[in-house]
Amino acid sequence: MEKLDEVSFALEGLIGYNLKRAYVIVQNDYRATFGEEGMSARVFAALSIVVEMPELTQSDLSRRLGIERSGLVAIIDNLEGRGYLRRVAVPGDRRAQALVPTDAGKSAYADTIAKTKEHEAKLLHMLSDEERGQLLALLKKIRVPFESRKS
Amino acid sequence: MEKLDEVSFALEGLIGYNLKRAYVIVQNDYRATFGEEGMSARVFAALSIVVEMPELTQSDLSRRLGIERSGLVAIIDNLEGRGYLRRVAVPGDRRAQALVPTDAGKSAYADTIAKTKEHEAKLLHMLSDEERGQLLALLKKIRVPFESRKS
DNA sequence: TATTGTTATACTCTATAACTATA
DNA sequence: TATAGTTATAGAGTATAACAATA
Repeated sequence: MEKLDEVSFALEGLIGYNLKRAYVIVQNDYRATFGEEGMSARVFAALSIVVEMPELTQSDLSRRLGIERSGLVAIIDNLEGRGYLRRVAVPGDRRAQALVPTDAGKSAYADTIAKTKEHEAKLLHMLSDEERGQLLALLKKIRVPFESRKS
Repeated sequence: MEKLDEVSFALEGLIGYNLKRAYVIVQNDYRATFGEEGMSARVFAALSIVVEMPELTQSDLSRRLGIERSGLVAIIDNLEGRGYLRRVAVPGDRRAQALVPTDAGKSAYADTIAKTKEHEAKLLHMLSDEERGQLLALLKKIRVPFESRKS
């Protein structure tokens, strides 16, 4: 016999449903941590990639983030408004603009990533280090086949 | 030394970022599977709980789903419009309405859960049965402390 | 006073389509 | 023809605030 409260509820057996619920918990903690003034998770993700891989164009970045070019415009406007990056002309192609992090951007990235890791560790205290590693590995395993590097 | 392409990219080490990316992949597959006419994931989640725990009130259900009562109204309207449930007066409390699944609702639930499991298995073929079980267990472990049953 | 269901409203995130300037 | 960045627009999904009816 299966445990009534878990297995007989088929919804609870779906990965999608559990992914969503867990994602909402982590997302809410992120927002609570950084508040209104802080960067949203998607803005921070964009800044991270710009810092980690400078000189990407907006099209490159939108592909890496898995969103449309049009949706990226507001994100880049936000980061430029904060003084975290600049749109810089690309020598070979006058259509494109490279995204170059400023010193303030690099510093904000370093601060935010540290703070996020710290809060994530506190939030996910119910998981051991090994379990967090397992979870990360499993999530990446899902992602990889869908992010075959085109760029 | 750490592997350059993984560990040096701090963003990739965040559980929140990986949760989001994996969630989007599964969510997109769900939508592609059921299309425009089909129930959205949140509508299906609501129907699932109504079928699995009949006679819940809307307030009960909104707590179980982790959303506001106001947001549930459109979801219940949708399900009632499809003929999958009815709002039924509760004998003891004239403010509340119990959510009772119809036969069509029960049948739609059974069909949809089966189809979802099937598509999830196909989508997540890169994970072994054991890994899928691990992932499910880890995600639930995150959820549990935040869903201390109040109702 | 508190709760239930509801409406009105606003905000975030995202997608599609169309435009311009380049290639 | 195709691509880069942009704008306009629309649609989910969600939250907050207020309300009437009832507890």
